Amino acid sequence: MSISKSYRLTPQAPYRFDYFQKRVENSSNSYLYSIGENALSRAHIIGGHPVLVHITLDTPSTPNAPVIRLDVQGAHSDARADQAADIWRHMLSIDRPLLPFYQQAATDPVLKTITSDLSGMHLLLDSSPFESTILSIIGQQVNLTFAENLKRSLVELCASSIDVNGSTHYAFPSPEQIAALNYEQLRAMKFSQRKAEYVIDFARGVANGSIDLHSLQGMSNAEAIDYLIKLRGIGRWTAECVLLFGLGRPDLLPAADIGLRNAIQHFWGLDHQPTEQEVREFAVPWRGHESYFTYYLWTALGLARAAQKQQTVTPKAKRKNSKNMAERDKE
DNA sequence: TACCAGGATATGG
DNA sequence: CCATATCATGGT
Repeated sequence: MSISKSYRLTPQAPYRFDYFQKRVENSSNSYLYSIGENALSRAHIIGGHPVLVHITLDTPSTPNAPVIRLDVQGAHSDARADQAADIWRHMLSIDRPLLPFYQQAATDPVLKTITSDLSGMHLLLDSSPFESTILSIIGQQVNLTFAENLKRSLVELCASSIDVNGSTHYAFPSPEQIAALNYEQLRAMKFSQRKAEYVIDFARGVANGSIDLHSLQGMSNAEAIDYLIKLRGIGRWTAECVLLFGLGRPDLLPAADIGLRNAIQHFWGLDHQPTEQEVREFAVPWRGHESYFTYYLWTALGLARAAQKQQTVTPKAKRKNSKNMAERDKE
């Protein structure tokens, strides 16, 4: 007893769907997605059951009149299909026009160039604060390749899946599914003891109601960060990741983030890596769109580094390095 | 072989 | 509040 339902989304231009695809391809969560021609798909658990969502850009030739079709398959009710659609509205930042951000960026020549080069790039967010927190905890301290192995292991260990046309789509596990694991299972997947405890204990807290992620919605950034960092395994960096990628806060400044500091040094030609305090002073004109400036600077630095590498690398070694070049994007 | 990787926590000054 | 040790594993 399941239904299919379609939605039509018309975000404001400019809107570059291909940037989402690139980001998915290069992210450490790419195993959760399938990528097609102007299309993405992914499974989600809704009301305890997996549903499949296809996202298609219906108007690839007219980025000034973007229309995105969303097809939900396997939902057990109309309302649950709507829930899946809402998740994707959030993930694709559909309701966040870029033009106000671009107007703000136009006052600085460096930012104006960067935003022009990446015009139409929206933020790709995580599907929920829970998913965002689990992925961020796993990403702490370890390199991106290893982090991806850990994330995939967790998903394959306990997630629900749907088989469509011979391919398996995993839905990111629910709090209950992760809560039911024991530390030894994750230790066997190369998690450290601590990381296994952080992940499972957090999921158990969410599952038993002692951690209320819904309450984050009504909090200010400072309140939400204060709430999150009281939880074991969540420090400031992780909390900021959750606000930016999980809650989709537009005005979050991860001032201590090494990637942001490197980007500021690079694009403004500073002779030293700016301190956290210097980043805050630097970002005063970004007020209201700090997340967007940060996201664009991360991306632009990744592209600049990739281009630099390509120049210095011999043609023979190019192919070997092409994967690393693609991996530089933040998340 | 060291050292690092998009950290977090506990402990001592 | 700041500095340091510890965690644990894979990549380079």
